[in-house]
Amino acid sequence: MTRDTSGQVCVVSRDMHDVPTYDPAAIEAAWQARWAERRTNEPDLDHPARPFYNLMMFPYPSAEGLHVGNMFAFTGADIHGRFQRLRGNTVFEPIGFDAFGIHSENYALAKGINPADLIPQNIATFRRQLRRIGGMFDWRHELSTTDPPYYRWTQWLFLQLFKAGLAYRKRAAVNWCPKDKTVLANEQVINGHCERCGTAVEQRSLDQWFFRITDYAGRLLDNLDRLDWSESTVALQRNWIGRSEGAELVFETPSGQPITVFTTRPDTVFGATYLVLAPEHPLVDALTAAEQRPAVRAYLREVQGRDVVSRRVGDKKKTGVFVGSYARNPATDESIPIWIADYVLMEYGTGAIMAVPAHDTRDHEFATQFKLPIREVVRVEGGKLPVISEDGLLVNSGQFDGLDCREGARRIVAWLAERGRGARKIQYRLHDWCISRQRYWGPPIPIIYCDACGPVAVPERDLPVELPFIEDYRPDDSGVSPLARHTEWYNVTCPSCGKAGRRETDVSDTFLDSSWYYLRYPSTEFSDRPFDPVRTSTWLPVTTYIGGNEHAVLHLLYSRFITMVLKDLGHLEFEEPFPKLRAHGLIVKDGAKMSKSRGNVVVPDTYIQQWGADTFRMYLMFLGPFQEGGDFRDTGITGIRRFLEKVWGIAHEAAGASDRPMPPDVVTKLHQTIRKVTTDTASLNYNTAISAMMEYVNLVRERDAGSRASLRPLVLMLAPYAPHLGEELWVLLGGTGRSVFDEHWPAYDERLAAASEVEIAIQVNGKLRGRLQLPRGASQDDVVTRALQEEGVKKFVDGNKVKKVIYVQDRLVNLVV
RNA sequence: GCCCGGGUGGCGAAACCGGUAGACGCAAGGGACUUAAAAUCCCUUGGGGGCAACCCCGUGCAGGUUCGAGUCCUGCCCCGGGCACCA
Repeated sequence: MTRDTSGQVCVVSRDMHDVPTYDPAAIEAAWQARWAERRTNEPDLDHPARPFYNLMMFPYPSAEGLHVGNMFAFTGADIHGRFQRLRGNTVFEPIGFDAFGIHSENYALAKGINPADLIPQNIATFRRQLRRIGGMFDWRHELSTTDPPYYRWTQWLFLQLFKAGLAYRKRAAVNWCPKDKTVLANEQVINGHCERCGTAVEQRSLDQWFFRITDYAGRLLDNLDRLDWSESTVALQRNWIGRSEGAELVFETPSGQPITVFTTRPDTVFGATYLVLAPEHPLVDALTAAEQRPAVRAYLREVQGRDVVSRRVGDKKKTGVFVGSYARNPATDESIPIWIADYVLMEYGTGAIMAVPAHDTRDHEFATQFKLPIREVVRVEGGKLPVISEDGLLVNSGQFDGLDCREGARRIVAWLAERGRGARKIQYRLHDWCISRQRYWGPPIPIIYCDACGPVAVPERDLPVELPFIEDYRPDDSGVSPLARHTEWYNVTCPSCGKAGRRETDVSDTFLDSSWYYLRYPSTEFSDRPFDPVRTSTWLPVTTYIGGNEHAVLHLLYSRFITMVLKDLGHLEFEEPFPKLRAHGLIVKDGAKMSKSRGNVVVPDTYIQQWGADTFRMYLMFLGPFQEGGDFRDTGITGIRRFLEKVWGIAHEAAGASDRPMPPDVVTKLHQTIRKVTTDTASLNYNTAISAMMEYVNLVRERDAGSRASLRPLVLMLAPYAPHLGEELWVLLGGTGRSVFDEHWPAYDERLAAASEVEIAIQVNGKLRGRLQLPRGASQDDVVTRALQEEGVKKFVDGNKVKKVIYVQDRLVNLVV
C-alpha cells in the first residue's frame, strides 16, 4: 500500500509489482485535455455517417452550481451518447444554458448583483463542472438563451406567431404584492401571501400576451399515441391537456343573451336547478337586477381582493350571490335562478355552469348552503345523494326516464340539438399560454405600440431588441416592467407610420427560450437564420431526448406546440421534435426533493475530487434504476472505486504478460456479459449492466484469466460509464488511434454464451426439493430419472405415483404426486 | 378526489414471457497477512429450528387463479410524484 501526497489511500494490485497506482485525477485531466485537443467530441455535422442527436435537458445555471441531480441526469444521458457512438453512430451531444428567468433575477435581487453580471459567472462554473464529469459535449455548439444572437431568434419566433394570429393580447389576472409592488409568479405565493414579505397578495388585471396553444390541444393529445415516450411522461401530458367529452347547453335569459354552459353530464340536465356564472363572466352586469346590485358589487370586490392561487384551492367554504334574475332550463322550460360564485372559473369551459346539486359534490354543497332545490335525476341502487356515478338510470327526466346515463346523454343532446338548445362538445383543460412577464431578466417582446397603428411588430431586420443594461432593475409600483424607466429605449418611432411609439416593456416567459433550443444547437454558427435547413433536416428531429419529469408538461408541451406551429408555417418538415423520450428518475436526499430551502442539496464537487469523475459517474448509475432515481447516500461509493481498481490491476497485469487462452467458462461468461451489458445499456438499465461487468471481473480474477482478449471487450463496455479509464486502459491494452470511442462495441456469439452445464431445479408439488447439474439440453426422461434418484426427492415422493410432470427445458422439473 | 410510480434482507437493489427469491454492491462479524493499523485476500451473513444431512417460515395486508405467484386477478393499507372548486 502507498499513500499519495493528498493523503488518499491508493490500492495496489494483489501482485504488488509493476502495477502503477490508479490516480483518477491525473488520468481524467489528461484525457479531458486530449479530447479538447484532438476534437474527439466534435462530429462532422455536415457529413455524418449515421447522425444521432443525443439531447439532454439543458440546465438553468444556478449560483450553487451543478447539483447531484443534474449530474445524475447528465451522466445517464452521456452514457447513452457514448454507447450509441460505439455502436457506430455519429453522435452529436450538445449542451447549453437556460439562463433567463425569474430564478436568476430573484437570486440577483437578493444578492444585490445585476443578473447580467451574475449569470456569466454561474455559466463559467457550470462549464467547468460539466467538463470535469467527462461529458461528451460538443462545446463548439454551446449556447445560452441570454446571448443576443440566440434571443434574436426567440423574438423572431414570437413574431412568427404574432403574424400568424397565434399571439394575442388579453386582460388577465396576475398576483400582485401591494408591499413589494410587483407581479408574483404563482410559485411565489404561499398560502395567499407574498413569499418575500408575507403581505396578502391581491389580484390585478393586466394586458398580457398569450399563445393560442389551445388551438393545438387535440393534435398535441392525439400525437401522443405515436410517440415513443416514457409512459409516465405521456400520462402527465394527457392529464394536463385534460380532454373532456360533453355538451354545450343553452339557457335563455331575460336579457336577450343566452347563457351557454359546458357539462360532461348532459344526462342530468333535468336536475339543473340553478345556474352559476364566474364572477368575471361578461353577462354578470346585464343579468344583475337593480335590487341585487349592491350585494353583487360587494361580492365582486371580495373576490377581487383574493390572490389567484388560493382562489383555486378546493376545500374551502363556498361563497356566492344571487344576481336577481332567472334563466330557462332548456329541458324542463322551468325558470331557474342565476348565481355568481368563485368556484366557477372563467378560464374553463364557458365560465358558466348548470348546477345539478343532486349529482355533483360542489353543487350539492352550494345548494345546501344557500337552500337551493335539489332534484334527483339519476338513481343508483342504494345510492345516497349526491350520486356522482354514471352507472345509474334516469328518473324525473320526462321521456328519458329509465335510460342508463350514457344512452340518456346521447339522446338528450340530440333532442336539445334539434331544438337549437345544445350540441356535443369536446373541452380541454389546457389554457392558452401566457408568455408575458412584467420583469427585467428576459428577452423583450418585440412589439411597438403606436397610437395610430396599435401593436406593431418590430421589423425582423431590427432584431434583436436588446435587453438594455439597467442599473436598478427592481420592479416598481407601476405594474409594468422596469424597462419602462429606460426612456431612450422605451421611446421609439413606429415602424409602420413613423410617429412616436412606445416599446412593449414585458419580457417573454423563460419557457419560450427553451421551447426551441434543440433547433438551434446544430446551427449555432449561422447568425443569419435561426436554424439552417440542411443541418436541420440532417439532425432533427432529436434521436433521443433524456430529461426529468419535472418538465413533462410545460417545457415538453410548449416545445411540441412551437414545433407544430413552425411546421404549419413552413419552417420545418416535422411536427414532433422528440419522437423518443426517456424520463429519468429524481435523486432525492433523505426522502425529500433537494432544495436550497431544505438545506439538503448535495454538491458533487467534493466527491469527484475525492473519488474521481469515473467512480462518481458509475456510483450514481449504480444507485438504482436510471428511470426511477433514488435517495442519494454516499455509503457504497467505495464499492465502485474498488471495482475500478480491480479492473485497473488486471489490465496492467495482462498488459505486461504474454497472452494465453481463456478458460471455457470465462469465454461463456464473457459472451453472456456482452449480451447483458448490451441490452441493459441500450435500455438505460445501467445499474444491472454494471453488476454484470462486476460479475465478469470477479470471475476473471478468480480464474486468473486476465488477458488482452478477455479484457479488451470489457474496457469497451466500461468506456461509456468510466470514459477516462476506458481511454487509458484501451491504450494500455494496445489500442491505437484517437479515442476508444472511435472503436466498435463488442459483439457476442449466442452459441458461446450458452453454458454447457445447467442447474435444474427439482420441485415436488411445486416445492423446491433438490438441484441437478446436467448438460444443457437433457431430455425430460433423463431429468426425471435422475431426479427420482435424489435422496431429498425420494423422501417427498414417498412411494407415491407421479401423476404429472412439468418440465421446463434446462431450468426446472416439477413432479406432481 | 383523479392520474402515474413504488412497497423484496441491516441498507441500495436483482429476478427473462408465471419457473431455483435476494444476483451485484454496501455495512456487519470471523480469519489470514502485519509490531500495529489501513489496504488487500479468504469465510459467514433473510428469520427460526437442528450435532448434522436437512426441515419450517418468508417479497405491504386479505383472498383467488395455477403443477408452480415477488411476477397474473379481486379487494384493501402505506409511501413518493403529478393534477385538482376543471363543471
